[in-house]
Amino acid sequence: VRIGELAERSGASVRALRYYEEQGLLSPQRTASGQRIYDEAAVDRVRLLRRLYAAGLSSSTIAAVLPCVDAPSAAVTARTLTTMREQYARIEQQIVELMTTRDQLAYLIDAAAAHERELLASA
Amino acid sequence: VRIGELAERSGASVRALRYYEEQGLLSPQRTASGQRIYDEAAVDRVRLLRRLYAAGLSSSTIAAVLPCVDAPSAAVTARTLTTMREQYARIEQQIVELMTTRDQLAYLIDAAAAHERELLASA
DNA sequence: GACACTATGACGACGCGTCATTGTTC
DNA sequence: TGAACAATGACGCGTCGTCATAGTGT
Repeated sequence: VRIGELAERSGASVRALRYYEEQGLLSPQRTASGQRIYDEAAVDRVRLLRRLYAAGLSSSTIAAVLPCVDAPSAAVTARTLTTMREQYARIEQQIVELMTTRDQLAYLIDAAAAHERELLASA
Repeated sequence: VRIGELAERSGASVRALRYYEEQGLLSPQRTASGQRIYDEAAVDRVRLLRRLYAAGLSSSTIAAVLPCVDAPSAAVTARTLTTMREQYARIEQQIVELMTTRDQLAYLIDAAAAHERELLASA
C-alpha cells in the first residue's frame, strides 16, 4: 500500500508517516522511483505509534519500546522494562489528572448552563 | 508575590508564567521598575491554567473559557458553552484512549517480565 | 496528456527550555 | 557590595501542518 492509503487507514497524516520514518519507527520498502510501499501490518503499527504518541511518549522512548512489541521473547533489556514501567505510571497519573479536569469542567458547564436557563426564564 | 515564588508555589516555570501572560491569561501588576507582582489568587489561577493545558486545550481556547471561571454568572456566551462541552467530550475520549494504551502497555510489561523470569530460572 | 498521487526541502506554530545580557532588591 | 532575583530578547526542540517545486502513475 502507498502512503496515501496508509494515511487514510491508519488515521495519521502523510506528513506524520514521513516523520515516523525519519524517527526510525517505520521502514517501508521503496519502488524503483522512490515511492514508499508499506505492508498490511503497517496499518496496525501506525495505530500503535499514534496511541503511544498520544499518551505522551517521545519518539526515542517509542523507539526503545518497539523491540519489545516486535519480539516479546527476544532481547528485552532490563532498561527497557524500567522505561515501560515508568511510562505506565506516568499514564496512570495522567488519567487521574484528566478526570479531575473533566470534573472541574463539568462543574463550570453546569454553572454556566444554569445561568443561561435563568436568562431564558426572565425573558 | 514575585514571579519566582509564584513559579515555585504553582508548579509552573518562570518562563511558562511569562508565556501565559503573553497569551493574555495572566495580568500581574508591575512595580515601578517593571517587576511582576501577583496576588494570592494567581496561585490557583496558574494551577488551573496548567490543568487545562495538560488536558490539551490551546492558549486561545483557555482564553475563551476563562471568563466563565472568573464570572460564572456574567457574560458567558452560548459559543463559550459549546466550546466547553466540546472540550469535555474530547477529554473523556482522551481518558478512554489512555486507559486502552495503559492496558496495552501493561500487557507488554507482563510478557517481558515473564520472559525475564525464564532467563533467571535457566541460569 | 491530464490529473491525482508522491518526493524532498523549507518554513511556521505551539508551549515552553535555555542562554545571554542587563537591571533590581536586600 | 555582593548574591540572588528579575527583565527582555533570541534561539532551540519535538511533532507535525503547510506550501513550493518537481517527478510519477494511469
